[in-house]
Amino acid sequence: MFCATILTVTRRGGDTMLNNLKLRIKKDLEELLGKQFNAELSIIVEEPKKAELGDLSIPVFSVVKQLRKPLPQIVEIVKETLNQIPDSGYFAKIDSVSGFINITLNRAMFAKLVVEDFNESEDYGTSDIGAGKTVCIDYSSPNIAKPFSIGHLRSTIIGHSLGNILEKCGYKVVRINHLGDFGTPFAKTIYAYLHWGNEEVVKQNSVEELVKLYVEFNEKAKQDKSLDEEARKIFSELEQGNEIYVKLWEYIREESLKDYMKVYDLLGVRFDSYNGEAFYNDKMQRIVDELKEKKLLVKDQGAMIVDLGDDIPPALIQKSDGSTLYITRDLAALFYRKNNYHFDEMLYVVGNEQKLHFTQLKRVIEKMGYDFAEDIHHINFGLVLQDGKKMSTRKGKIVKLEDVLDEASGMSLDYINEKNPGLEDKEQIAESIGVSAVVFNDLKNYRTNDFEFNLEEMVNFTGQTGPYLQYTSVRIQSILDSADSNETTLNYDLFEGEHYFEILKNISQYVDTIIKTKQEYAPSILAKYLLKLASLFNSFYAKERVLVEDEIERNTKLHLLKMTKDILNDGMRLLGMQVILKM
RNA sequence: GACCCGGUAGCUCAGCAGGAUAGAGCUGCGGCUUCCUAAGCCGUCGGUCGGGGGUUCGAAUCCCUUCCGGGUCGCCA
Repeated sequence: MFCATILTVTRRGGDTMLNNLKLRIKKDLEELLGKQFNAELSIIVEEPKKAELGDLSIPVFSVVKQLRKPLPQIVEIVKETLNQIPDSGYFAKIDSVSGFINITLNRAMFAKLVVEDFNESEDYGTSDIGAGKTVCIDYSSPNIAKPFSIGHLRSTIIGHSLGNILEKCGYKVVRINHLGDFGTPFAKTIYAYLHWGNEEVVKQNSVEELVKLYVEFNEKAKQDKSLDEEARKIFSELEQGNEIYVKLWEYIREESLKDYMKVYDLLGVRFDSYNGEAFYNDKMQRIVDELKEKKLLVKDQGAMIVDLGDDIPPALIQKSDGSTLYITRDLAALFYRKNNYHFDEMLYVVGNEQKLHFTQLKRVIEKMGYDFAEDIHHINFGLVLQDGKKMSTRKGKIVKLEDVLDEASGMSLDYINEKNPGLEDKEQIAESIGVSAVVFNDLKNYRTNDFEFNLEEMVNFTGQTGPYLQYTSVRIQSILDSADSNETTLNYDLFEGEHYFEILKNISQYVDTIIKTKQEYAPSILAKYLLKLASLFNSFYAKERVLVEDEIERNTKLHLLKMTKDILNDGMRLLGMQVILKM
C-alpha cells in the first residue's frame, strides 16, 4: 500500500525514499503535535551519527523548550505520536536516548522499496527539476595563443561535470567555450609575429612558437614602453577590421584551437559553441548605445563608465581611445545568449579572482532594467597550488595540462605492469586511469577552495582517488561477468544486516546527492558520495563471498552489486571520468 | 586601507540551515590472500576545530573581536 505512495512521490519529486520518509515524518509530527498543543512546532528528522543508534533520529530539545514540559514527558508524547502516523508501519523499533528519539526501520521492507524503485527506473538518479529549462555554461575559455595550462583545468572539468549533472536533472544544457581570442594580449602576439616572427617556424610548431613571441614581446616591452602603445593601436585597428590583422587573427585562432582539441579529446570534453570574445566584436555597439540611451554611461577621466553605487567600483565600458573592454564583450555575449538560447540560468565557471567582474556584470544588467540578473551565477573556484604556491609554472615554465595528463597515464601504466602485466589494451586503460585520476583529484575538492596538486599522492593511486572508484567498479564487474545472470527472487531479510543496509541506504540517496550537487554547483558533493559508496562496497566485499551456493542469497548479493556498480559508473560519467571494465 | 575567501590530526581534506564520544584518506605501526582483482580490507597511533569573548539546554557550525595566509579594488582578461 505504502510502497505505491512512496514510489509515486519519488517519481514526482525526485527525492530519495529515505529523504521522503524523513519529510513525511516531520510533517506528520508537526501537524499532530501542533494540533494537540495548539502550537507551531518545528521537528527535526535526521540520521544518527552512529548507525548502531538507529536509522532515523529526532532530537526533541526544541519541543521541550516550546511546550515547557519535562523532557521525559515530551519523549513519551512524541513516541506515542510517532506510532500514530501512517508511516509507522516502517518502524521496527523506537528508542530514546537522552533527548533523542531513535527509529530503527524495518529494513527488509525499506530495501524492497529501494530495489523496486531501482528496477523500475530507466536511468536511476534522474530527476525532473530542470524539465523545460535551459542552462548555458561558459567554461574552459582559454586564451588563444597560449598553451593549455594546468590553470585551465579546473574551469574545464568543473564546467564539463556540471553540464553532465544538469542534463541528468533534466536541463537542456548549452556548453560554451568563450575563447579568449581578442583583446590587447592578442594584439601583442600579432605585433611580435609581424616584427620578429618566422612564418615557417610558426607553421611547424604553432602554439609553442606563438607563446615564445608573446613572451618576447613582454620582455622587450619592459625596456621599451612604446611597445604597449603599439599593441593597443593594433588591437584598436583589429577591432575596426584591418585586413592583415584579421587574417592573422584567423590563422592564430585556428592553430591554437587545433592544439586545444587534443586536450579536449583526451578529457572527453565537447562544446556546443566556440564563440569567443571576437565573435561579439560587432555586437558591442548596441550595448554601448543602449547604456547611453538609458543614461547609465558617463565620461570619467576620458573613459566611459557605468556607476554601480558606493559599494563596488564602476564598470569600465570603453577606454579613452574608444576600444572596448572585457566587460563590454561579456555584456554583448550575455545578451546574445539570452536572445539566442533563452537561458533560465547562465553559469560562468571562472576563478575566484574574477568575483568582482561578475558582480559588476550582474549589477549593470540590473541597472539596465533587466530581471535576469538573478539567473547569472559565477561558479567561482580556487587556485591549483603546488607546495602552497600557485601552480602555473614549474621551473619557470608553464605547466602544460597535456604533460600532466601524460605523466599520470605513464604512472598508471607502470602500475599496471606491476599489478596486472597481462592486461589487454594496457596503454588505453592506463590513459583512462591517468586522466580520470587527474579529473577526480580536482573534483573531489570543494570548488571555491584552493587545492594542492600533489603528484606524489597520485602515484600511489590509493585511498580517495579516481582509480579507487574505477577499481571498485572493475571488481564488481568481474564478479558479475563470472556469474550466471538468471535472477530469481531476492531475500530482503538479508538487508537487515548492517553492511547490506548501509550500501542500500546510500543507493537510495543517489538522486538527492545529484540534486544537491546541482543546487550548490559543487561536483565534490557527488565525488565524496561515490567514495563513500565504493568504500562501503569494499568493506562488504571483504566480509561476504558473493558467489555462494544458495541461489537466492547469491542473487540478492548480485543485485546489490549491480545497483552499486551502475551508480558508481553513472557517477563517474557525470564527473567526466572514464569507466573501464578491467584494470 | 576597504571588501571577499580560507585557517579542523604530521600531510590532503569532509563536516558548518547548531545536536549525541569531531570524521575520512595519506603517512607511521600491527594484522588479513588454499576462495569472486590486496590499486583492497581490518586494527592502532594521532585533534586547545587559529586565539579570545558572546548567544544557547547544547557551538567546529551562529554573532563580535583578534592573529595568520590568499584574492580583488577604472583604462588587463
